[in-house]
Amino acid sequence: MQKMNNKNKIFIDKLRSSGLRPTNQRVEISKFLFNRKKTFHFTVEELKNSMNLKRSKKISPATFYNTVHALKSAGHLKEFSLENNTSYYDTNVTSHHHFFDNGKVIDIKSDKITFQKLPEAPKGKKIKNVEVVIRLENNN
Amino acid sequence: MQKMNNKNKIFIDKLRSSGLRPTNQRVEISKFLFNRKKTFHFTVEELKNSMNLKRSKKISPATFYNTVHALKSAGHLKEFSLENNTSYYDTNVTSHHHFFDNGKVIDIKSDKITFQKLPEAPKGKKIKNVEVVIRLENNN
DNA sequence: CACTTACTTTAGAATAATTATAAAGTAGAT
DNA sequence: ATCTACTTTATAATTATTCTAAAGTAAGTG
Repeated sequence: MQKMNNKNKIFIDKLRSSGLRPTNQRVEISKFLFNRKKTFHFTVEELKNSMNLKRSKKISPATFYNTVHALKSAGHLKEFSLENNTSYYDTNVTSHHHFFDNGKVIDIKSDKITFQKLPEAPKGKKIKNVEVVIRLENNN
Repeated sequence: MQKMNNKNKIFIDKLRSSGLRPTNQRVEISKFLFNRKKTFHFTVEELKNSMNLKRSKKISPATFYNTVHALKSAGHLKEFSLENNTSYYDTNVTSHHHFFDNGKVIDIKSDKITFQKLPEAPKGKKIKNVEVVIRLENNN
């Protein structure tokens, strides 16, 4: 039974609005993800490893996957892909773009990129979102 | 031993320039990929299935993976990712962008998107490429 | 507060995509 | 024609993820 203190209310609310009961495991995951100043980029694998490292009683992989998926479906996390075939998630769900620098991800604020020209959607379709990835390499 | 006729020269050249000997399997893969008018988007899984479907003697998965990777490293294929954790490849290696429409990929010619503003690369880094993905959804 | 039930967690099995291994086959130089 | 390094293939191994079913828990009801 989760202590319903104010400290955790915001994290519990994210779970409830994702259709999830605030179990202990989920509240801990939610806190780990959202109780930080900076945007957090992660794979489920990384999340699982870094949280379980410090725990005697491990949270199971399935719980990480379930929780992250529900949070994503509810719009509390953003999913994106790199070339290495794992899903990345981003706690910054506002519209924004990314630098990719050898596997490292850096946010680009939405207003840093503006378009002069964009194509129209094919007929019957409309644009859901526009995502820009700027790949970096080392200077000479 | 591959017959070195003109018909296959262009496909054999792509293999050689990727550091690959033009074996029968590889020449067939190269032809399948590049002997077409339109850009081709595929996953290795799809390539393997569609080529092997018509064959009595199947080409092994490893050969598909090896060949596609070498062609990609040599710049004859472009790799990109969707959310579903498989690598997609594109026979159009010129700089261009994509519509993603429920798993379907459509090329956007480079000149259809131009930028008014782009961020600078962090210090010590430079921009390797800029890739735009426009996600589509159905109208109303 | 005790009860009940539907939702959860978990270990472990299952699946899917990809990579590694090592034995048998082949390209291409000599 | 021979030789050797590169290839192919079947198979096993790996990695990321999902499924399954049994044991546990949240939270509504009386």
